[in-house]
Amino acid sequence: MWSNHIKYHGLMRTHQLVLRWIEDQLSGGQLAVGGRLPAERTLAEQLGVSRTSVREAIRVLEAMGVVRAGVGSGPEAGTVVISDPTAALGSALRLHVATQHLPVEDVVETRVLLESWAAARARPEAPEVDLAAALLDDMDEGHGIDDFLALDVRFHLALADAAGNAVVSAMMGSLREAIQGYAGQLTANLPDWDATASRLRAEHREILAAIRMDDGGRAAELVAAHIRGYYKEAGLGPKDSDPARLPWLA
Amino acid sequence: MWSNHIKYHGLMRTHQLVLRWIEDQLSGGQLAVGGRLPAERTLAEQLGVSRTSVREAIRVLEAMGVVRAGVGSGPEAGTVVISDPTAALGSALRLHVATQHLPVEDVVETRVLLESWAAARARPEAPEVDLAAALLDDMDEGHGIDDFLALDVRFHLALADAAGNAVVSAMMGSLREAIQGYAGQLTANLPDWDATASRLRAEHREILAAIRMDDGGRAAELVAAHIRGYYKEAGLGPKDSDPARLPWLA
DNA sequence: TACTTGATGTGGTTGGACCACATGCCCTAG
DNA sequence: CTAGGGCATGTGGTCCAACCACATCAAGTA
Repeated sequence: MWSNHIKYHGLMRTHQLVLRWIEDQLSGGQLAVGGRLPAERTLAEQLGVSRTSVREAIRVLEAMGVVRAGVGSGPEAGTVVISDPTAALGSALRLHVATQHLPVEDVVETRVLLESWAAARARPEAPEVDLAAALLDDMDEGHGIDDFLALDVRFHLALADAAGNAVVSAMMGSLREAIQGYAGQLTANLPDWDATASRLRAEHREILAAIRMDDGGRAAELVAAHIRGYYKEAGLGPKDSDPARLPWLA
Repeated sequence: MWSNHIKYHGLMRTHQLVLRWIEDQLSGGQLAVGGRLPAERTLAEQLGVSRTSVREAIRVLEAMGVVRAGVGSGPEAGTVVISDPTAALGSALRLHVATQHLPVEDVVETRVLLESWAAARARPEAPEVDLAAALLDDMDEGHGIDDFLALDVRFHLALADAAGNAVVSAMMGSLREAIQGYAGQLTANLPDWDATASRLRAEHREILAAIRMDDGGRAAELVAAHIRGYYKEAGLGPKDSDPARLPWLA
């Protein structure tokens, strides 16, 4: 009989070995979302490595949004497989923005790209469109700035989801998360919040109407103008605003 | 005098505290790309935590492509700040593809989106375009499949870089990395590799010519057809091939 | 001068210990 | 027989001390 012990892994660090083992379990289907990893001590013994190395691997997976560790006992405890790509991409982008190697302008421009694509592709009958409409109705009620912005985030994410592409949805969410702190500062620069909120609501209604009429091209244009307009009003100069360089839009 | 020791962090796990400290150093400019973190033992003492927790934090940063750890002594040793967003996004996407929560079709379609956008936006005089041309010339020489594919990857990445958006470049690279293993299997499905390679070369030349003529719309169309065609020939059915749903392209 | 050799400092790995926490069983008091 | 408290169990979270492998550099040696 053979054992799970893997030795002679000279080129690979131990925690990467654990990482590979878990990834193989995922790819092979032995481990799926909702499933639970063996206990750290058990896994360490099975693979013939120290618990420390197992823990380092789990930390990485946790940062990637692949697992969630919970202490104690019962259904909420243990290390369980989840799937939250947005968290992983978001924190990665945030860190690299912090190192100044990802300009905020590029993040905003990428958001314009993805979100206008999603708006163009969204089907009028998608349930996410109805969710967006409901959120839009909520925004009409007299909310504070924070509440409004929270609803705004959910509105835009709902539109992105309506396109039915999980990768685009995840990237959209992560871009939003990466510049969330930045966006908060920008809001303080706005001269008249009530007027801005009013305008944003009106633009949201136009976007939704375009999607409902299945006019993807117009929806994409409106979304691009909507996002660029907000950041421009808040004082973030676009890296390249020459419309002649945007031939992929209508 | 106060110390760097941070205690009473009841809600946060210790390695997250270290993570936050390092991220603050990055945001504040005390740490920049090329700089080196304090030694693990030193950092542990400064923050009043165990070396284990410091190492877990560094593992996460390493997985995010923010630092690189090197043993030994000298300039290559120690934990140094780098910036490789592609690695972070790539492994994250790969893992989530493994959990089947990110369909390969969505990854391919997102690649079409980003890459056609980049082709539309690329300036003819960008140096990356010259690099792409040089790579294209290399591909003409009689290479094996693996060499050809390696050059192909670099060609596409060069085109993406020519758009001048770091976020799009990083995402492009990560998408490519995430489905790299998948693409390798697909290649085996091709009926006639030499014919395919010949076609790919011709399409590459057309794309490059369109960019050189500053015809962004045509370049975007060609790129989209190029990518979709390859995966289709290899047997990957697109999730949605209705051209009427793609109004953002010319 | 050229080479060997050891000191130094880095990350890599391990085993063991202890803690906080959440569950669920079992025993006891009513 | 039931309701309650309290302990046994198993989980991740943290820390410590030690050792290894590796790369450099300086001191000593031929």
